[in-house]
Amino acid sequence: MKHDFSEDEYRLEFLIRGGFTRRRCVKCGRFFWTLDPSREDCGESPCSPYTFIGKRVGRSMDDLSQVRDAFLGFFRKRGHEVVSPYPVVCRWRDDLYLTDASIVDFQPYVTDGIIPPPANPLVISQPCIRLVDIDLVGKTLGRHLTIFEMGGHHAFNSGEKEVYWKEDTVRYGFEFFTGEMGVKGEDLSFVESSWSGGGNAGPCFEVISHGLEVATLVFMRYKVYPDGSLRELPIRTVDTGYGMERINWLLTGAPTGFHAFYGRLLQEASKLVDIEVPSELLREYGVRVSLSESKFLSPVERIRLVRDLELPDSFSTKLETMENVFKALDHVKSLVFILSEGVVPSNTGVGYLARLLVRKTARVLDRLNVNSLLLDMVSWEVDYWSRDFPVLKELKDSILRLVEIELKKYRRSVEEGVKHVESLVKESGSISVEKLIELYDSHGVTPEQVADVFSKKGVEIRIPEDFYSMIASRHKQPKSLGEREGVTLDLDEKTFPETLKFYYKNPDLLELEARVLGVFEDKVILDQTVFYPEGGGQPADNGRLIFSGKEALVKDVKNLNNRIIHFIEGPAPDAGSIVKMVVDAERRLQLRRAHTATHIVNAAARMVLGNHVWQAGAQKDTVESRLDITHPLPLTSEEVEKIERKANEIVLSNIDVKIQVLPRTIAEKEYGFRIYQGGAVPGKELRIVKIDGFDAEACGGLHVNKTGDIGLVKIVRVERIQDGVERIVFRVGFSSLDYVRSLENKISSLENILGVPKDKIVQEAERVRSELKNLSKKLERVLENQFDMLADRLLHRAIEESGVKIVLYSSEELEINHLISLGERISEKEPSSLTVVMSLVPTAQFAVFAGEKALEKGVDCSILARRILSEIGVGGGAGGRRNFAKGGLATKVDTKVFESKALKAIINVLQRG
RNA sequence: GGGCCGGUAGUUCAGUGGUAGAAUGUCCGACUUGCACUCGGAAUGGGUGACCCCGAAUGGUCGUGGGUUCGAGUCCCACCCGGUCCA
Repeated sequence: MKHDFSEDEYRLEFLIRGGFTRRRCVKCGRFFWTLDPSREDCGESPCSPYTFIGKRVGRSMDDLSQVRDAFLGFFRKRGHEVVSPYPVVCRWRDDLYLTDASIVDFQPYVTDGIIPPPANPLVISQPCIRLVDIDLVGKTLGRHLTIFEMGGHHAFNSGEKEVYWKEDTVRYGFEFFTGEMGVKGEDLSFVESSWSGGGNAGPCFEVISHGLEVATLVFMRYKVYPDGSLRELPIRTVDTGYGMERINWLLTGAPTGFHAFYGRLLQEASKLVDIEVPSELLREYGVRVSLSESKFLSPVERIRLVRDLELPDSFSTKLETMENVFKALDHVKSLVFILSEGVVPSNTGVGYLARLLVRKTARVLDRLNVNSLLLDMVSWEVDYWSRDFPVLKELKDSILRLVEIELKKYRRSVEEGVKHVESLVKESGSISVEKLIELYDSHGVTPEQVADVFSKKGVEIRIPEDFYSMIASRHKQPKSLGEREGVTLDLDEKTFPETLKFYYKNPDLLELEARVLGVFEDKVILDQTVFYPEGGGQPADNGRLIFSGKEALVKDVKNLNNRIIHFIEGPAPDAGSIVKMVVDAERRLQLRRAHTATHIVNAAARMVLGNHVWQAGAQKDTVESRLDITHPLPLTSEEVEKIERKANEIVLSNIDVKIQVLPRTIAEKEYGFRIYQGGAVPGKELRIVKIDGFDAEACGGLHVNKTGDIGLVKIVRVERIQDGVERIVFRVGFSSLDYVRSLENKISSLENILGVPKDKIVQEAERVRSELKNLSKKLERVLENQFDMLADRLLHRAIEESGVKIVLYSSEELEINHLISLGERISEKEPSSLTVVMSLVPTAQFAVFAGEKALEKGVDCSILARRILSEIGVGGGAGGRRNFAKGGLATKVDTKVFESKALKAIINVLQRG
């Protein structure tokens, strides 16, 4: 959504005094500021081509990390605190999967003024992942990437504290590029624009140099409401984004961005895939791409370029190959970062984005005939980027394993798809567009893959140009704004002081007196409490409030902005009075056990399964608790056994569970981002729950004092929640004891039922089962024998009419299925027989059979069945084939009546001939 | 979270409201020194002659639960599971 801001928003002292003039681009019509009076266009591609390729336009900086260090250093020297990058998977937000800008780290809590920023002003170089332009990656030679580092210097201005705003921001930008980076002032343009995202908006300047947008300076001061209207934010945020990779490209003057920031890896890859092209071709390609309105060259335009340079057409294919190598390098980098943060490829959620990257990359490499390269590339990139992001190295094995498994799933899916397509080839030899769409959308087979299969059979098929936009339109839907359910209260909690929380100070304290500050129907606010409110997957405490001889039950407890609300049942205390709180001790203890056990099971799973294991969700309860973990394959019973054993080892080691409150940065430094198992937690300080040697997590829950307090941790079952997420359900304390007890009770029942001691029940059950099977087989055989004899008897007294032997049989006991096999037998034994059988159980049904000779005489069972039905005349229906038909009666009739009427109908039909 | 495709024998899949099928695998037999291949599948077969025992190839909750119908694998609804694409 673009918003127009008035001209005044952009009219800065710094620009005017600095000799900039405001002009309008003759090509795109946007306004921009420049020091170069002769400049007529805004300077950004495609209004102006890249003019830095093959040149030095500033300081020599060949390495991405040099650019990053220079950027961070420049702002540190100007009073900014350097903040370490946040994860690329932004678990602290539910409106976004991936961190796609540095400001995302501070939305919404900081930008909405709920918590203070970690530093103000601050500077950060944040790895960002954007998949919106994924199909442009490669084709635009480095301008678009799915993963890049956004350098951001941020200042948060409020009524209380004014840090800096537009003037300083633009000045910093100018000084950074001219002073620090050595770019000439005349080569910079500041283009007036607007920006919105993450629910916020504001005017901005795009900083352009030599055709490339290298930074965006946003002045975020509005909140965007669903109806599109804007309102002033309490905090005005300086939100800047400097493209580290683009700056790196600009300063090296490399022919493409990938030559600049993937240097060594590109060489490595080009050893295996031939992407050597003449340097003049590459340079001219870059210029034409930068001038292209569509941001890249179509195959036709590419061939035209190659011919213009009097080179063979094969170079066009080579350029495409090169782009695909770029694409693969970029996608694999994204993948490595995402997988290093506990994402497991999946068919839904953020896991799907990982799957998408694997599949897009695998398809590209398949087309280049180097599909074995993917795992190698993952390995190279982990090594390459772990220089700047050391955590990647630690997770290398995990990442490789995840990619390997995901690749297997992809291969399997392709195999299935190809098989499907092959059967279509056999069927018709051609394919409709709808079928193509269905194949891609429902079976994951791309039209290119379909074409491959068809062309192997010598059939060429046409793929519509706009295939993928057809897919997109199929998925277009009215966007429902996720309405979040909040606790709606008929009171304004902020008129009360924050409640003093004793449950953190001393979780063993279960009784305490407190003063009643307010009562609103069933909601009570106290000055202090021992009741734990629902949070972090831990349910609230229950208990009682005792006052002046009366008692109210506390059924639920919630935390609203640090005011604890007690939901009560029974008489309400008076405001101002003193009440005694009593927490249900048994429940509290079970919940504390369950919560600590959740951390322990998580740690055990990580130790048994690998470092890719992250908590994907958890719910504690007094009876059964569950932990969802990320893992690419269903858990085997051996793995479950190992996890259970490991968890109980930790319990039996009886380790102290330590709680410490640490500043966020220190906690992250000490324990890493693993502390965010339950999602990132807002706040300056984090409460870290630590089980020495095994686990440390940011957690607001209540825990036991020593792991031994948990008792037996018993995993009772595991289930698959979705591809890539496994649920472990377990019990602790007395609940696991109850579980074991009830299992034993079941075993004793089995002992009684089977009449054998428990060490023999399995054997006995097997014996009973096989005997039952034998018996029913035997019964079947006996029945068949009986039917055989019955068939003979019935044939013996068959009524002959027009050369057809009519057999009638009805039963009040045998089911129609049995009678059908009887009828079948009769028509096999006597080819000229015509058999009608009828059963009354469970409903009145009949069947008609004709032997081969009878058929030759023109008998048609389905006609006969309908005639019989109408002769009976109680309603129902009938139908079937010539040699067999079935019918049913709406009500039961007497067997004798049925037989005589059926006979009448048959004779009638036969005589008519 | 949403759309689409699917769920029938160990596996791969047919199946038109009217008897639940094929291929493959497994088992048994024949051929073979043996394996593979091939052929066969209601043996007057095997276990000790009798009593008797084994055997008549095996393998199915048609995902689950409702509904419509005389009758549902088939039609309708809900749910579960898998796959896939898109957020």
